[in-house]
Amino acid sequence: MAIKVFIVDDHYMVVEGIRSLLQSEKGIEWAGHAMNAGSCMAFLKQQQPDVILMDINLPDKSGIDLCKEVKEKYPSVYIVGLSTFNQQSFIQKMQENGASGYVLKNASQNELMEAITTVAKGKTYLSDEAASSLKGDKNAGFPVITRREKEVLKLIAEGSTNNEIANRLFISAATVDTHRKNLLAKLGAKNTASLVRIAMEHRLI
Amino acid sequence: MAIKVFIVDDHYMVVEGIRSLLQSEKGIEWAGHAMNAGSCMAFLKQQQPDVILMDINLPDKSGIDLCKEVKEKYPSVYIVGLSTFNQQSFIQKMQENGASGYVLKNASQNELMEAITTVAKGKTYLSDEAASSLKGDKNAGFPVITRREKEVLKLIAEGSTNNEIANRLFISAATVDTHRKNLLAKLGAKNTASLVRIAMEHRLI
DNA sequence: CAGAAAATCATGTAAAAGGGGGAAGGAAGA
DNA sequence: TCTTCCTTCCCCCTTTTACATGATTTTCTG
Repeated sequence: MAIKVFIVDDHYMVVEGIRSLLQSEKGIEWAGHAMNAGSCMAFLKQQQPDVILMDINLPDKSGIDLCKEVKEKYPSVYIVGLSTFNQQSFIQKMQENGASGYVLKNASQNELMEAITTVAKGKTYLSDEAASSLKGDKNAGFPVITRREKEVLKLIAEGSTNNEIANRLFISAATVDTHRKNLLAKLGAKNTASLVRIAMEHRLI
Repeated sequence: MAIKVFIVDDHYMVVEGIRSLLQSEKGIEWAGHAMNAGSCMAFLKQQQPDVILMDINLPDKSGIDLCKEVKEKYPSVYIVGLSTFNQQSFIQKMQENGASGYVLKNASQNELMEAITTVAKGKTYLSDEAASSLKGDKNAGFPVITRREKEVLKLIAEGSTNNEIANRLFISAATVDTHRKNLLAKLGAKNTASLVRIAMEHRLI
């Protein structure tokens, strides 16, 4: 029986690319595609594919969130994350939210097929590069930023001072300072400027 | 006579998508593709297409720089910028570097064809969204950041202090401070943190 | 429940950035 | 040529961040 594949990606050319790649494959049935999270959920109300190839960056919602939502309502659907970035934090979050695989958009046809068939069996597939960036490498052991730290981080990047952040979060400026220090240490930043840069490079903001 | 189209994009699926879109078009001849700037230049030594569809983000070099290089060596080749981002600064820079068009990756087949045929005639094509973001809108009037300011900006984002920057650029710390102040004013940033964020959002870094 | 982790707060000094102003030489273009 | 813009430099004062050190309370988790 053919594997029904659905795609969520707002880039027409990517959708076309995947479609043409899968067209020639016999074990694959094209279920359709959605350009955003909303129409993806709408489609799933009508029918459920076996595998969803899901872009991480969508216009209305992040693929990370959509992944969680889909898995909560339709646990039997397997999800493969699709991204141009080999970002360890993305891969990890997708997996935490129930994704079974992660493939880069520069993946070959073989790799894509292997990903689809593997996750359709209920197994996990990570592209070589994604897997290696999860293991050793420089990306490994990326520090864990807590919820509160992330809140502070965002406000810092918006240009708020410790006092302003303190007022907005209803905590003392001293506490904000502590969070700030911890952020600097965790991300290995020298000062606020590099902190913001590093945070943005790792898409924490 | 068919328009020879060449593609530079490191995302296999995008290349496939465009290829499948253009396959059915009669006036188009597929010249090939390159996954990075290096092999693009290597290809051009052998033969020159009429139009190059060029991704803005390449692994070895930015499309902006590659665009300039190509136009310097092969002025007769028309270039269409290709990006997932509708970033005014990108569009502008590509045009400054000799690009004849700019198309988003979520563009339709019609739009892509129109872009190719238009630039092949030596005219300029901007996708609707790209054009509108160049005109009015909030993006308009984006401040001009000078060469020196950009240098300082990069060092700031790397975490250098005014003194460190001064030493590296062989200028006085007072001068660095002036550049810093001008950057804050031009980008409308409240402090260093928001300066770095805004700069990164506009891909100045 | 107990230990770990996270979040909270404080005090103090040193370093850096922010904000105001002013000034002068040089390159590029109208 | 004259004007505009870029780059360079300086002073003064305030605010904010950086770094060190220590401590309490809350929350999560095995």
